[in-house]
Amino acid sequence: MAHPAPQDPLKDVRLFVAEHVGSLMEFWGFKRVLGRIWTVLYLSERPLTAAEIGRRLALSPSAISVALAELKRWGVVHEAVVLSTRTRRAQSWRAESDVWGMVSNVLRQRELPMVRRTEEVIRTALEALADAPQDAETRHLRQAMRSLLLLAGAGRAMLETLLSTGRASAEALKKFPA
Amino acid sequence: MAHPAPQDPLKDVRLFVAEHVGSLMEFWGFKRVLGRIWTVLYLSERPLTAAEIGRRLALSPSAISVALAELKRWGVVHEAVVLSTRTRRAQSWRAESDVWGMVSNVLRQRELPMVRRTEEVIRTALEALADAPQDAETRHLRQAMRSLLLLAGAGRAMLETLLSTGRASAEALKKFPA
DNA sequence: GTATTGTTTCAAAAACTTGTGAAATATTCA
DNA sequence: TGAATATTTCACAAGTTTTTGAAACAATAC
Repeated sequence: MAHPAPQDPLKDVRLFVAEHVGSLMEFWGFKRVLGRIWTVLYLSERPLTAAEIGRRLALSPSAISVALAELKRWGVVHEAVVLSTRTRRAQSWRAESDVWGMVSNVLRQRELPMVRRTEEVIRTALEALADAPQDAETRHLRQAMRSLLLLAGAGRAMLETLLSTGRASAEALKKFPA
Repeated sequence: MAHPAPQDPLKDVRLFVAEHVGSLMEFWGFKRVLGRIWTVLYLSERPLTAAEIGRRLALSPSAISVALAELKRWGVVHEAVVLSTRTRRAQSWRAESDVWGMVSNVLRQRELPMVRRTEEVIRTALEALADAPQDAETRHLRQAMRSLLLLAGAGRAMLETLLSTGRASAEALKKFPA
């Protein structure tokens, strides 16, 4: 999969996949390491301790600690109930596997606020233009910003529909510019 | 909008909006400056030269040059026909405004390949496991990777449907893990 | 209670990204 | 063609993000 002599295929395979999911997640605006950790947990038969994760991904305890805290905030990993059978006292972690749950969570908590903020920004900008002179330039600017506002509204509606019904249509977007 | 004395409201408003669209675009995985430039062009009544853009956004000619090249590659800005009426010899630029066109372009050229690459990676990983021992750990790993493969497939199907019909449903995602 | 191991915090190092300035190249006008 | 201006390229500087290592803190076993 990678280096000269792949002596442990399982390990290699897990890292290979984790690395790629890491890229995917980075692409979606998360830190690469979050995707790597989620994947290692998802691919593991049993919950792993922070130390085990660190060993598999060659990361320091502090890096793991920070990353796990963030993953937990997103509800993407969970603390596993500790099977206290003689086990040392280590917390262990498992991956959430409800993908739509995780995705919709992020859409709700991160993308939706962002679209709303966009509408807000454009409204503020339009207001700031309230007593600007009525020349062609201002008229054009106002018109363009009204278009952007409609666009942001269409985007928000699309997201909200997707979140509540699980379906979305790009029709409104296609009509832009209105 | 911003600083102590906003002496030119138009300028301020444009920068304010451009700044925010910049953040949006950054969020979607593009460089912030690409969003800022597109916005300044979109809000402008007429095409602008690189120098004018640079002046408005306080960017060096080299930064503008690089950014415009990238925007052009994405089909998000166009070289305006030069109204050669005594005009100096400067290229000028206008913003594409077909938003769905731009979005679907990016989905097709960037996100779709990424999902396909994901399927490919997981398939390769599964193959690499072909002659691994048949213990519980391997079985679990294989099973988990098959799930991820289905997930990636569902994602790809969703994207492809969205691109060809303008509609998408998260149903398949909701069924995960299969 | 104390020793041991695990976890968190945080300042600073390392890695990475983005923007600049200078030089090279290209274009326009006369 | 040559002068003037515009554009591109690229090494490096500035800024940002991510990871680390040390120390503080917490939890458990004995």
